[in-house]
Amino acid sequence: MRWTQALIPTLKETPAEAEILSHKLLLRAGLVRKLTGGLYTFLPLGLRALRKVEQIVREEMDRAGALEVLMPALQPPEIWQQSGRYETAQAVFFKARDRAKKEWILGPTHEEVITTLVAGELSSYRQLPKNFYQIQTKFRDEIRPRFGLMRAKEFIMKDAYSFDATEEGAQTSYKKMYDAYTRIFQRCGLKAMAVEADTGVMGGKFSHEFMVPAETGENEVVYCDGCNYAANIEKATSRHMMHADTGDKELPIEKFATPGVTTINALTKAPYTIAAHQQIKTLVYIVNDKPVLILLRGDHQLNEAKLTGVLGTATFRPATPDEIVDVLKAKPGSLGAVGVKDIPVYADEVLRGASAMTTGANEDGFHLRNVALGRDIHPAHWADLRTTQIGEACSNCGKPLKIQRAIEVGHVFKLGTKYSKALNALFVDEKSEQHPAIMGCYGIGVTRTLQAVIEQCNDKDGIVWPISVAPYTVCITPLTVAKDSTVMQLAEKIYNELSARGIDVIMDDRDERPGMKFKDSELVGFPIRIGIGEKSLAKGEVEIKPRGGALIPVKPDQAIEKVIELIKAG
RNA sequence: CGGGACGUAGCGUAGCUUGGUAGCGCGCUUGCUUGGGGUGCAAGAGGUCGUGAGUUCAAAUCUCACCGUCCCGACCA
Repeated sequence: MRWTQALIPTLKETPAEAEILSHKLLLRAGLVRKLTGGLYTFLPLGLRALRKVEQIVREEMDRAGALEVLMPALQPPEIWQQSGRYETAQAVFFKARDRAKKEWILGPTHEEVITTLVAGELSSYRQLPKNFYQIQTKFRDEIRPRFGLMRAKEFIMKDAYSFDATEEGAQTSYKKMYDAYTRIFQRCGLKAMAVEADTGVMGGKFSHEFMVPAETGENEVVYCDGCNYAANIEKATSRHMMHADTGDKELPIEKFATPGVTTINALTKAPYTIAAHQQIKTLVYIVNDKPVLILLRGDHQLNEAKLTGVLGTATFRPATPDEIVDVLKAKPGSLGAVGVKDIPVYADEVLRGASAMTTGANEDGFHLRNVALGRDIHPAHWADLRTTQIGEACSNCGKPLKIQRAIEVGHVFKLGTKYSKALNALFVDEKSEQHPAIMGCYGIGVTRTLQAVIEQCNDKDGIVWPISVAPYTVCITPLTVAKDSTVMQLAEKIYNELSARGIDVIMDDRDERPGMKFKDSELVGFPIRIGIGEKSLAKGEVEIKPRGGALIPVKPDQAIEKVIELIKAG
């Protein structure tokens, strides 16, 4: 490709719409342009990089034995009704109507479609296992699209679905995808980590997210340097350490006035000076229209993802102040579980056996001290409900846990038989007995992965593409572009030879000043630049400059060889 | 959906408080100049000031509504 023939609209200044670095670079390097919020056009260079990511994904999926298909993006609502997700997925649907006013759904995901296909095509254990994948545009009415390609209304996803006859087979399928994902992100030049992920109401332990550490990520990962433990904060646990000093267990409850005190923090201050970890935080939630109390240590935060798992439902919300008064006869700030009957109480494990605690008295302006769990409060349910905090002890090895923000680029998930049952994806085993296939689903955000690469691979001058996903591997930069110049003639020769060897090469044949061409090549981030100018040529040299590395002068007839050597070295 | 910020040429912005000819930088066009790190000079083109209503002799500027963009949040009492 010749630069003058291409469209590479680099920008010196950053458009105001971009906040995070990778988004700025996507725009400045001329890779994408926004149509409107959450919708982007891929320009030629951006598309080339995207295609390279796709190809890596495709090669690794094929290698893992998955079969590529292409399903319709437009889906009939009936299959969603059949799976039982029509209502719950309502919020993410983009819908369309045909001329007969019939409703259609722009697919946010494809469990229903693939399971319908399999229900019709596979009927024997002899045909299993099977794993189908596609690389396709997904549509989701996101609450808040942001950060360019990071969270968009329309994005490209690789989604795969495995079907197995046995549990062991399903685990093997899962492991194959896990391994394939590890290779995919490696090949894309990403430092990604697999972390345990929340499985929500589905339960089970088989879900991992692939996370790219980045401060701009929307997720938090809890991890341990001492062992391999890593988990999404929604799922992460820590050792249940009760604070050492729980005081005298025998002291009777005492009510005391706390006028105007409505927060944990206010109670830690004079004249009360009750440490947050000596307080019980009492939350009121409405679960399926009924109130429940949730107790946590004062310095801990509720983890709603864990609560979902414990309750077995996601239909809950914090109670409104009015509802709270209705239930406990006191306003928020003076709530407690002492003496509460008829309302289910869920308590975090950390509180088990705690005594000498302080909690609200269910009377505005009053608290209770010397409260002992088990004596004064009798929770019906104990569970891990708190959000793991930095520095807590690792459940495996006891070392202090760390927390890192990260971008979720992939998710592998063992589904079970939810969809195969609902959509009749049944097979017969060797005894002629019918069973629903055991499913797994596996997603990679392809467009998000592309942006994650940029987020991770850059310096002050621009993008630093890994060779594997760079839009062009080599950029030839002749500093004189007159056709009859020796500089340009040599540039043409090298360009033709590299092209003939199948290397993606772009020639910056613009009649621009050297400084501008250098800046642009670095902003876009081509892995290897070959600078050819009269000054170096006079010394019998051309300049090979790996992006982010030191300049390597070589003789013109050694340039091709050196470039190939650099590409092989990665 | 709630909160906040913003909307002026392709991009970045000034002007708005205190209403009166819409300005600058980048980019673009033309000419000269320069030619190894975003040259210099000169001349140009390019604007429904987001949209609509209102106030006014007069609105980019004041008022209201709507649309759009970006950020934070959707929860802990």
